Amino acid sequence: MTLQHSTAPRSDGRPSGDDGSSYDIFALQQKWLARWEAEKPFEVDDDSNAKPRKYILDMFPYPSGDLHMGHAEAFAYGDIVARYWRQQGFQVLHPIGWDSFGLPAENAAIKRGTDPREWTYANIAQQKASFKLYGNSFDWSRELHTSDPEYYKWNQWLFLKLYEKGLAYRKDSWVNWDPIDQTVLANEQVLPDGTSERSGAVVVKKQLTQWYFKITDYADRLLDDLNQLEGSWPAKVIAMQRNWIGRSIGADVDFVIEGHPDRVTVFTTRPDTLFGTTFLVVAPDSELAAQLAADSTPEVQAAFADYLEQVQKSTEVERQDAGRVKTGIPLQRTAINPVNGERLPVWTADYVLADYGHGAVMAVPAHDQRDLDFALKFGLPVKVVVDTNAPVTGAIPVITQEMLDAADVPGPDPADTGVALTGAGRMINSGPLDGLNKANAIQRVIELLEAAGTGRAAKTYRLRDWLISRQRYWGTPIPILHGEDGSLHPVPESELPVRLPDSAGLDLKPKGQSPLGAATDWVNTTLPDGSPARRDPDTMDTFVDSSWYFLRFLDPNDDSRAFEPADAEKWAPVDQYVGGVEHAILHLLYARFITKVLFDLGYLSFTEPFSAVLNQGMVLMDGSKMSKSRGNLVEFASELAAHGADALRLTMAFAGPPEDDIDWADVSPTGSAKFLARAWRISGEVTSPPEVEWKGGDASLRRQTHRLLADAPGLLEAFKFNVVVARLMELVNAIRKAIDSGPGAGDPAVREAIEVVAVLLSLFSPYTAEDMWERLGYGSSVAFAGLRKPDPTLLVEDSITAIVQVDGKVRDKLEVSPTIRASELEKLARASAAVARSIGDREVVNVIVKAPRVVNIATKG
RNA sequence: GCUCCCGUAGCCCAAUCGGUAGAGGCGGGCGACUUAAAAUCGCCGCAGUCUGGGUUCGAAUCCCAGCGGGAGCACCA
Repeated sequence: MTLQHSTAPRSDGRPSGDDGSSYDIFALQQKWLARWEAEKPFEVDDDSNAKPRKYILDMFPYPSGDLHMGHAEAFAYGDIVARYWRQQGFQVLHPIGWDSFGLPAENAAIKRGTDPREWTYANIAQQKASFKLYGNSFDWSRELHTSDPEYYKWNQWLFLKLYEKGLAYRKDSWVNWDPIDQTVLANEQVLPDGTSERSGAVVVKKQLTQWYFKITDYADRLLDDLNQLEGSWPAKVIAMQRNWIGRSIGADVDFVIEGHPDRVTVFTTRPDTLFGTTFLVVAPDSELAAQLAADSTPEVQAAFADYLEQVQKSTEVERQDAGRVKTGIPLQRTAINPVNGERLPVWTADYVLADYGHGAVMAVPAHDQRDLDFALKFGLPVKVVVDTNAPVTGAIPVITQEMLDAADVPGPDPADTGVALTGAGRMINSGPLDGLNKANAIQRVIELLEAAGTGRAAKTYRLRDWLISRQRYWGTPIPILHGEDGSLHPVPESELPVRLPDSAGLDLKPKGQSPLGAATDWVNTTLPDGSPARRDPDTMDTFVDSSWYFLRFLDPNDDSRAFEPADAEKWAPVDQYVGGVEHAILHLLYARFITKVLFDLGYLSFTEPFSAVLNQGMVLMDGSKMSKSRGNLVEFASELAAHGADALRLTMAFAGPPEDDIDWADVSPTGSAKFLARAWRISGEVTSPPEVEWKGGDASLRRQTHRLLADAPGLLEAFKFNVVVARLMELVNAIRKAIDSGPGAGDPAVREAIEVVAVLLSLFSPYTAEDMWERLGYGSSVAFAGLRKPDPTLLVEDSITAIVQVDGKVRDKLEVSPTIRASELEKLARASAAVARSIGDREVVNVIVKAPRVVNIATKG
């Protein structure tokens, strides 16, 4: 299809002669790119303390081909921020690298019968060239690739550190299995509809022994520390993380099951309703259900086997459909309620999840909708223990007998209405809890349980441990040896890295087992005592790679340690992190977790990796996500070829707030290019020399320039790039006018204004800005010219327009001094004929004066 | 179903504290330059802030309700 904006002229059409009067972005790109390549202006020196430091980081990309419009947006914003802080006199660390392990490379390799390395590193070369052309001010000397042994060696080191701390462990459990990619997935990688975020396959459950990182040990800290990030992280991301961790507060209650050796513990957030429990439900895919069924009657054993099979066949999608009819079977076992000795039937049903809480619940149908649905379906009893009609307020902890009598109106019976009573009320039918309100009943019942040793206060989390094993080739080998007796032996640090074997001769096709297991020479090894052993054949989830890479940038070539704590002290945490909201949970949570682990291990002095996060929106086309199949794909390469890097970057900045989506059909890269040409042209028209004294310049133009100098930092730090661009356009319009019909091109104010334009424009459109700076007579780079402080004397206005309102409607405007006193302003307002006319013969009842802007006269009658 | 965010001109978007609704761009119209066109330069704001209430001297801004759009969560005990 024809791209809507691909017809931009390459120049203004004039012959691009030697007079330098024609703006040709492509010539500028060539010219300045060569200069940056030679001079490497953006490499930073760790040892220099001459300037304060900032660490501005873009989420490093996966090398999937070439850059796309989404990259163009995100990396434009990151670069604007980095260049801004340079102009503010900071030494800015702005590195880039490649998240280069992962499935697409492996899948491409399988398809073409080549090595994943080839595909990966060819893509990197292409994207790297695009980044350079796009004008990103990266410190290329720190480039890293997670797929290099020099990098993944330290993944292995990190794994060993977690292993030593007991934070990396093996567990046999039901895992999410992706039948297309033939590998396991972390919970976080399964979409809410039960499909794989990567392959789109419907994820199934499979039982495997896998490596986990014990992120649940950090659940409280990961949750509580979010408070510190409030205001500097997107509220949405914080909310998503809170939700994901999902802490619930309640109690564990132990039930005895007749004929079962162990007590069965359930978690509940409503221990106050314990007296209303009428049955127990255990998850069908739990160990407990299997045991209870096995010890039951043959009929139950058979029914259970059928039910379990049926449950496991159902997809996550079906299972999570909230509206679906409940299923389950009785296990013919009896539990004893610890507080009142009531005998309760035990059921198994798939509305109870095996891996949340203890995989079992106490069912209180009167006060829980799910339990009620189940009870009504299977004819189980419903016992009301909270009178939700009772007049209970938080201020009255205990209800008197009089109140009980007065308010004893039976509420709607959930068994009749089908609606559970989940609201607050006062306890009834609950022995020692009767009359208490919810909070007090919870407190009391926990005391009773603790005294009896049958329960305790407890917290549960939605967050699960992080499954890191992957049965694929293109990842970091797990540095563990398995002895013949099944013993585990970490590879000594001195023997790292455990390198990936050559893929030649290995069948990388997914078959449910790691291809590394077939690399005989690689997998078979010996323990230090000479006995035979096998290497762990799995590789790590690539989110391990990205959970600490921001630390590796501090010195990616250091082969003696992952990073130098002293460097981390200098640069980290990251001052501004920029990237997509698609990483709101996975990547950011894992990076926060690893940071806290490294803090606990004494390697870091901070506990949060990213002080501030900016999420860019998406780039859409015609209202929807771009995709080849939709036919609305806008190619980065063709946009770059049509408009040039500067216009593209400027368009991204000008399109609107960075976190909003950009519809490419709504924006105009040609408009951006036109503006750049206009600004650039002015830089060649200035006739005053660089050393000209500003002071004699046109006062009104100077005021406008200095107003922009005053406003720009606040706007930029609030990411209002679009407003800054608008202000630059405004100033360029004013300069144009000053040259054509004002004081002329030789006025010092014209030079001052266009210099400020060049410096600010360098954040957005670096090629054009560099060339403007050169045309203005400077030999050094505009990237480091510095943003001047505004002259305060130029920020005060000579006069200001005050408005006079009568009953809220503007009736007159007065030119007054900005320092006018309220009484003086009121006098002027009352003297206005227009005001007097509009007051007429009504009575003035109130006069509000907000000097110097507003007078409002309120009348009556 | 629950929670959060957003509705300003034909379109994308501005509007520090509640104080003149319009900065900027796109589109459109008119004009200058030109033999003509392109490019360039100049001029023109076309809506009263989704709707209905409320608070206030004063509301795009704060509160309530509704409508429309988007996002997140959703059998988590």
